[in-house]
Amino acid sequence: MKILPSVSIPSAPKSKSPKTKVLVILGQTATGKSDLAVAVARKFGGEVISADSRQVYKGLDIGTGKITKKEMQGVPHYLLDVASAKKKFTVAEYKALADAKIADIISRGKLPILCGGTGFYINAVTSGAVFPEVPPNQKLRATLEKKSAPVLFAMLKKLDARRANGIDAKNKVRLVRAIEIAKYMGKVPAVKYAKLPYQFIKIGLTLPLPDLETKIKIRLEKRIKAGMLREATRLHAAGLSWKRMEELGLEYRHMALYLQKKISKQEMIAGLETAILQYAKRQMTWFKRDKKITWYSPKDERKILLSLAKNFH
RNA sequence: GCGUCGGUGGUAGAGUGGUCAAUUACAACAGACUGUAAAUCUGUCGCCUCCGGGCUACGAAGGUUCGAAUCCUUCCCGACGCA
Repeated sequence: MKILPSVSIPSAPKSKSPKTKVLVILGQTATGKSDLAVAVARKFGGEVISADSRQVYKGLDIGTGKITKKEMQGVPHYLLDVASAKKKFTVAEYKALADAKIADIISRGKLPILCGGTGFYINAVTSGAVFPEVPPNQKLRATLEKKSAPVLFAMLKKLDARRANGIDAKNKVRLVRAIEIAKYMGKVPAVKYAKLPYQFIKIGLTLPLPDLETKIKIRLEKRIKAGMLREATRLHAAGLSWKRMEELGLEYRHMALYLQKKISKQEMIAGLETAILQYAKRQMTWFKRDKKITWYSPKDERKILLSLAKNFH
């Protein structure tokens, strides 16, 4: 593939119009987002900011399919390995880091490429939402988690009726976090939206279910061969609890169950195949709401590069 | 061949005369999500429906009964035991 000279992005974040463009590459798992991001970055002089809620953690490499140095082909990647898996990373932290990184990349005249499958994180950045950081409070969570959803809902209602109003009253995870924030800040402040200094161009990658299924199976096999289980064993030896590993979901959850001998290897593999596919479907449910995404098949790389050339020439 | 236990919805597995279209879990399908998001949560889940209900169903065929997934008979299939 020919590499065109990198194009400098003219405007700094503060400049008015035309707005500085930021490219977003999102989509389902196993559709080749990372490869596309590298190709685009090389063609248009971009740098990649990962938007993946599990790749932010150090040591979760094979199981998350974290891009390797070699695969990066010299393209800088950010927001990988920025947190310890033992701690819980939050969107607020992600958002702060991502915003800073976008500004930094632009200031150096490069194209920021936000790339990943965590729709929630991408939204936090592209919607301009601002929220103060509230660190997780393990002690509080431990006590709250023992209570039932109705009890938690009642608690939240007392603390902050406004937040209680819209919340999913049966969702304990959400209730706990809302109470945690309310206790920390007095109330759960309404999320404010800042004016967006950038224009986000969103392209999505998706595959028909049967193709996705095949890709997921093959990828899983590769990961196992690449030593995914050794990685999990190492993580546990380094102090990552089984409970926490289960919380991490997908590969890590299933490996944790297998390594604790709660399920067989066969069950782990079969369970993972369906869990990953379910995840891919959930991702689409989320992304579908955003009508500004232009969807492509991974096969359309040339088409994508061509259409982007109009934007970033 | 004899004996025992079993055959229930896509799967596992409850139910053992009426309140059973059949608990539950999983899968599937749809959806929510604006402070843990690979997480968490919700709805649907035999067929048809004018949403009142109608129809077909618990291995098969008969039978008992007002009424059977549930009891009886025979047959088919499976597991185990004895040969």
